[in-house]
Amino acid sequence: MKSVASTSDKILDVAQSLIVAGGYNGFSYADISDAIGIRKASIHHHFPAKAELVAVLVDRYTMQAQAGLQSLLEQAASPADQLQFYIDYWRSCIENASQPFCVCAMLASEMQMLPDEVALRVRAHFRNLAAWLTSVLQSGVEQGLFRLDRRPEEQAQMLMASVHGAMLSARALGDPGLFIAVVGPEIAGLRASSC
Amino acid sequence: MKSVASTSDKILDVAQSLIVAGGYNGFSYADISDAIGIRKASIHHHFPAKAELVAVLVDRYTMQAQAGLQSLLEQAASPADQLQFYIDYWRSCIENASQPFCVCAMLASEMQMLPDEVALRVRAHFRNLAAWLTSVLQSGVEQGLFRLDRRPEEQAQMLMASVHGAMLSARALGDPGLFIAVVGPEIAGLRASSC
DNA sequence: GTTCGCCTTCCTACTAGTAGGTAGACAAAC
DNA sequence: GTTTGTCTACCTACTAGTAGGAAGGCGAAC
Repeated sequence: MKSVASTSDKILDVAQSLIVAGGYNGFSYADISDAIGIRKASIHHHFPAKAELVAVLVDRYTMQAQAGLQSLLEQAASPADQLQFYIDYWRSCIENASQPFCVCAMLASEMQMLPDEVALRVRAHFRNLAAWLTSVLQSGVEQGLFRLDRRPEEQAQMLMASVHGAMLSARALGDPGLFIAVVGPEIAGLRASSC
Repeated sequence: MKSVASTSDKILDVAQSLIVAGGYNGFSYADISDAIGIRKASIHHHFPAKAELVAVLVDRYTMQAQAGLQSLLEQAASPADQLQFYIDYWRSCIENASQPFCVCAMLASEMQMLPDEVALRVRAHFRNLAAWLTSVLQSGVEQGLFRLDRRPEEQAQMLMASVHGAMLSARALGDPGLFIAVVGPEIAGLRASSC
C-alpha cells in the first residue's frame, strides 16, 4: 500500500532537482508549476515565500541525510564499511544521474547571497556531515582499521572536501566515473594497511 | 605609468566578482550598471548578450590562470615549491576575500544549465588545471621529491578536487582558514618523506 | 440526516518590479 | 565622415508575491 506523495512533497521534490541543476536562482515558481501541473499561486499557498520553501527543503534534506547516515552506523559492520557505503551511495546517485550533486553543496557555493534562513541550515548540514565522518574515522582508529596522519576532525574535513570536489569535477568534465576515481583512492589511503 | 582599465575590463571585473558571489544566474546587467555607473544599454554595446559576456570573461580568466601557472613553473625552483605557491595564491585570495572562490568552479556547479559557449570554456579550464597539476606531480616524481600512490593524472584529479572542495567548505562554514587546513595536509602527503 | 460554518486546496486574475535585449539620438575621436 | 561609446526610452518575457473566490471535506448543531 503505497501512499501517494502529497502536493507539498511533490513541490519539494521538483524544487530539489531544480536546485541541484541550477542553484537557488536557477529555478522559479513557474518552473515548479509547469513540472507538476499546478498553478503558481497554489505553490504560494503551500510555501508563501521562496526562501521559506528552500529552508523547508533543506530541513527535509538534512533530516533524510541524518537518518541515512544513522542507519549506516547501525547496518554496516565496520567503520570501513560505513565509509564505503556512504561513497557508494553517492556513486550510484551520480552514475544513474538521479541526484548528481548534493543540494547543500550546491547551495553552499551561493552562500554569500542566500537568505539567512537558508544559509543557516546549509551550514548546519556541513557541520552534521563533518561530525558524522569524524565519528566514523574515530571509531575506525579505535578498532585499528584506520591509520590517520591527522586528527579525526581534520581528516574528516579533508574527506568531505574530497567528496564535494569530486562531485564538482565529475560534473565539470561530464564524467560520472571521475567521482569514484577521486574518492576511492582517498579512503583507501586511510586504511591501516596503507603505510 | 598605470593605464586606466577600459570600460569593458571594468565590466568584466565587476561581472567576475558577482559570479564568484552568486553564479551565472546571480547577477544581472543592472547590477553591473549600478556598480560602475554606466547604463545597462552601454553594457550591451560591449557585450551584446549575457552568454557572450561570460564566455569572454571565462576566456580571460583561463588565459590569466594559464599565464600565472606558467610563470610559476619558471619562477619556483622545485615542483614542491610550485605546488606550494599555487595553494598559497588561493589561500591569500580566500583569506583577504579578494576572490574567495574560483570563477570556473562556481560556474561548473551550474554546468547543467549553462549556455554551451560557457560550459565548453569552463570544461577547458578544468582540463588545463588538471594537466598543469599532472605535469608538476610528474616532474616531482622524476626529481624524487614526490612519492605518489597513484598515477600522476589520477593524483592531480584528487588534488584538484581537494582544492575545490576546500574552497566550498571554507565558504559553507564561513571559515577561511579551513582552506589551508584541508589542502595543506593533502600536499604534505605527497612528499617523498611521508612514507 | 441535513444544514451550517470552517478549513484546505486550488483556481483566475492581478500587481510591482526585474530580466535580457533593442532602437535611435547624440557627441567626441580618428 | 565614419566609427566608437554613451545615452534615453522602450520592449517583451518573466520574477515573486497578492487578492479574492470556487469546490470539496468534515465535524457539530439542529
